[in-house]
Amino acid sequence: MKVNRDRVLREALRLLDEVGLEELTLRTLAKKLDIQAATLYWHFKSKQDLIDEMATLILAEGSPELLPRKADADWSVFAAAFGTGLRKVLLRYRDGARLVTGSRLTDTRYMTVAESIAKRIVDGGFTIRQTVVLMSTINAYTQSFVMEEQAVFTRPGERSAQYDLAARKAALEGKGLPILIQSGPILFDRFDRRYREGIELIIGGARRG
Amino acid sequence: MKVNRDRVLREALRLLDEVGLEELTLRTLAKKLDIQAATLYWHFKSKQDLIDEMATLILAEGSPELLPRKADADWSVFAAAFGTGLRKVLLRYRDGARLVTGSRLTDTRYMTVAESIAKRIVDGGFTIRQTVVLMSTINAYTQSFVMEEQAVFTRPGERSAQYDLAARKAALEGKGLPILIQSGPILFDRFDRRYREGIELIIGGARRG
DNA sequence: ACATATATCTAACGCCGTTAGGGAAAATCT
DNA sequence: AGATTTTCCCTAACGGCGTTAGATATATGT
Repeated sequence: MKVNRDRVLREALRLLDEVGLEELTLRTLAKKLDIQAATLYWHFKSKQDLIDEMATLILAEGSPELLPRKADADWSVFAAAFGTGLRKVLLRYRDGARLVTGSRLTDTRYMTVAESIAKRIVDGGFTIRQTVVLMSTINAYTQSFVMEEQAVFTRPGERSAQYDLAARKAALEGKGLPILIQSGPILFDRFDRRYREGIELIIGGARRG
Repeated sequence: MKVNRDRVLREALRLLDEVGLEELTLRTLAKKLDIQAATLYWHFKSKQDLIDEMATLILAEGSPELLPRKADADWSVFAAAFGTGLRKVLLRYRDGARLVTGSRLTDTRYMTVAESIAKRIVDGGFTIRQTVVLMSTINAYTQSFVMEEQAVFTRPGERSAQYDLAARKAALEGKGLPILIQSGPILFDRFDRRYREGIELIIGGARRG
């Protein structure tokens, strides 16, 4: 059966979820599609081109998540939903954060939603500059947070062997780092909670500002 | 002349600054040292091992930057200096943020400084959890911010051709994205200012919380 | 049926990180 | 001083990667 650009894209996302970004090679992707690796170059001009499309699709499909349930909510609800929604979207695929960080969007589907959120914040009484700073700060925080999170949990619920809390504690013991030792469970358990607390710092700062 | 682990490390950092992380290969590094690539495996057990040591050294050497001038300053000054100092350290080498994000520290030199900052924040009246959340949020924000920044400015003052503000504006025009269009100069000019405003959001949130 | 896109193949290039195993050079020991 | 161990380096190659060139097949439209 013939393959088109869209099927390649879907299969690439499935493979990403299966093996992660590191092992997402054109050869294994081609094998999944029962074609030769070189054939992928008929559909995409480079691997980076494919990855850009993957990121664009992930964000475009997930963008409804960025909006709060209630359309008439407060600006701060929109800001919070932007962050938590983005996190959810990045978590949906293995290595989602790393993939999105290292790519450029190829269309404006995601931007349309970002624009609508920005509008709600501006309507809440912020200048455009304040709005852009707020949203870009939330964005930066979220990207980085999820990258860390996905380094610890390859997939939701699937803890990487590398992050053994007990081992970490043992390594830091006896070196005069009491706070860092206690930070282990805060940093590596219950990512949901810490994420929420971080985003509340940012939004709290905006509320105050 | 003979090469030891330390000389390899120094030369690797010089090469990183010259060609960037993407083109930092063991073969070109070996050439700079007038040895064969395979010989590097006597000094480091893998490329990742080398990169981990590079990141550790960058942070260890830069860690004094994370502390404010005055040792008796307010907790918020320590928090701000942590962020701005970290940004400065990451900016010191080309692709510094990407390098550090993708590596694990091999000793506790950096952590000692982080611990001392944490202590000042705790002494400022915060719980350990609040302190860890505050610092990890600043850390995440900063890593991501500098990654973006170094994508735009390969090196300080050296703007990448890919980020042409006028082209970006043209691409977004006529698509109902007025705020995004105006965000261009905010996002891609004067990174110093936007960074400061972002960090003030976070610290402002802590002040309030 | 024929022409034109569309999709695929084979074969290879030049890179990459990495491994195996054999030597030279320098430091250390006796 | 000579012997021995440790440190450092070499050649040669493996298997994998993204990518290119150019010939070939399959579907679509007239």
